[in-house]
Amino acid sequence: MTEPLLVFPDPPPPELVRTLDLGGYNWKAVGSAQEPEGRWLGAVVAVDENPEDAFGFCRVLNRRGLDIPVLLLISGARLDELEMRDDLYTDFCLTPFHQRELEARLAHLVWRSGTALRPELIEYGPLVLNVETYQATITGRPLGLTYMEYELLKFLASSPGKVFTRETLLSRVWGYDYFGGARTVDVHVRRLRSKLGEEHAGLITTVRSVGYRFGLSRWER
Amino acid sequence: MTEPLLVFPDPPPPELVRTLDLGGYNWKAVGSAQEPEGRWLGAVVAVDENPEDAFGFCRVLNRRGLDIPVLLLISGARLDELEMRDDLYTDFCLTPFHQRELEARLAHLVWRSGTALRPELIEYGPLVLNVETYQATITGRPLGLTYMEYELLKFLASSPGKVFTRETLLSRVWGYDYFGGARTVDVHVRRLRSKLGEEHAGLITTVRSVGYRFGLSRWER
DNA sequence: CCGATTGTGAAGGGTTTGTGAACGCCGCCA
DNA sequence: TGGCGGCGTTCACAAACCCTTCACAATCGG
Repeated sequence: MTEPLLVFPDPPPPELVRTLDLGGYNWKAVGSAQEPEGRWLGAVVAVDENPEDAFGFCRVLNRRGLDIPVLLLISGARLDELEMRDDLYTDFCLTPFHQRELEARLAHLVWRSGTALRPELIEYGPLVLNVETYQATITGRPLGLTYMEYELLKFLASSPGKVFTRETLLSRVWGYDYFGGARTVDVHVRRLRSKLGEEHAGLITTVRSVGYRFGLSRWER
Repeated sequence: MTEPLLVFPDPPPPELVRTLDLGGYNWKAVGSAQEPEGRWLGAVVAVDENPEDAFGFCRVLNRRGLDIPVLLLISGARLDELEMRDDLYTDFCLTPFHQRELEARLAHLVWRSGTALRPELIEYGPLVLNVETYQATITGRPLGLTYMEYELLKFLASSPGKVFTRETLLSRVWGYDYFGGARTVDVHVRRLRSKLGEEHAGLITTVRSVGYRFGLSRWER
């Protein structure tokens, strides 16, 4: 499943809903500029209903550094309002729109976001590791990992389902020349599970007498 | 006078000419994809008359590295032809077009090329770096940075969220041949934070055992 | 029920970073 | 020419952080 489109307002105009659904888009409508955390393919903002809020919403979107492409739906009568607001949108489509035109603009918007330099990510289900920013989130919630915790989780999550012995982990994560007790791994796993939260602690499973494994927890229990 | 718009074909459709002239644009029509040398604000390509040549023209534009934004004029009946050609255009306008819509799209196209070609300002939230005057302000207040402080902040702010090691910063900001202690970076970061003020000192975050990161600090803890 | 293995909480200590200050270089100006 | 101030760098020390270890409890397998 691809990342969702952010849609404003909630509920969106029915014609928009129809086009989005026919196009097979994964989308989510929001009514205010609260934190739309996570990753988004782009945003579709219907301006006409409440221009103030709509532009406010756009303003919030580009305040977070994550340049999400924004497609405005706006009536021809309001075109003047786009002046001096170039930074708030990527493209616009006049209302009432032709289905085909909106489809084409949506496709182009999505293409844009696909080619835009996207961060190098390691993803597994709700877990996202951003290698560039050294940040880890689960369902959008930052985990606040320490260095070793991050490195360990990154290594494990790079090979979901694979079991690693403590010795392997020590040599691959801590370094080939590392000299220390194997129980160190246990403690780090423990803290990782704790920070992942009760719900996701099972992402790291213990394989008794062998080591630890990340992911595929559904096959267990 | 500003740089001209490139227009295809020659002669262009009369409605297009009218809009361009009314908008006060400096433009030049060309009939083939020969060398459109020099700097261009963007290109307007009327597709309908001769789609083959029009797309060929776009392809040539794209081939030169100078990404010139391209606005297509295309009839709704030809919308399908845009599929798989995302890389050839920046925006499109359906024909027959409303003058106001084309004006708005042109303005947005020009704005794009203006901000893309010369990022004289680097902005991140309340922080503004003026690359030309070497001045930095936060919420309008001048920071009074020294040369190295400015260079360091500029480099960090150019990649919000990304973590840089001290070694990377030394080689990228101080110079590849720089020979000095890594703690120099710490001291400069400290002075930057100090000048940013208590409220914004968190714009630069420390990633323990790795380095420093600018921005996106809200996502932490 | 026993031994082996793993989870848990806490404490120590080593590493990393923050901080204040001093040094030295360089250009400016009297 | 000599003093002076700005600036980049370095150093020493303090503070914070978190990695590691240990002891003990819990769990698992046989």
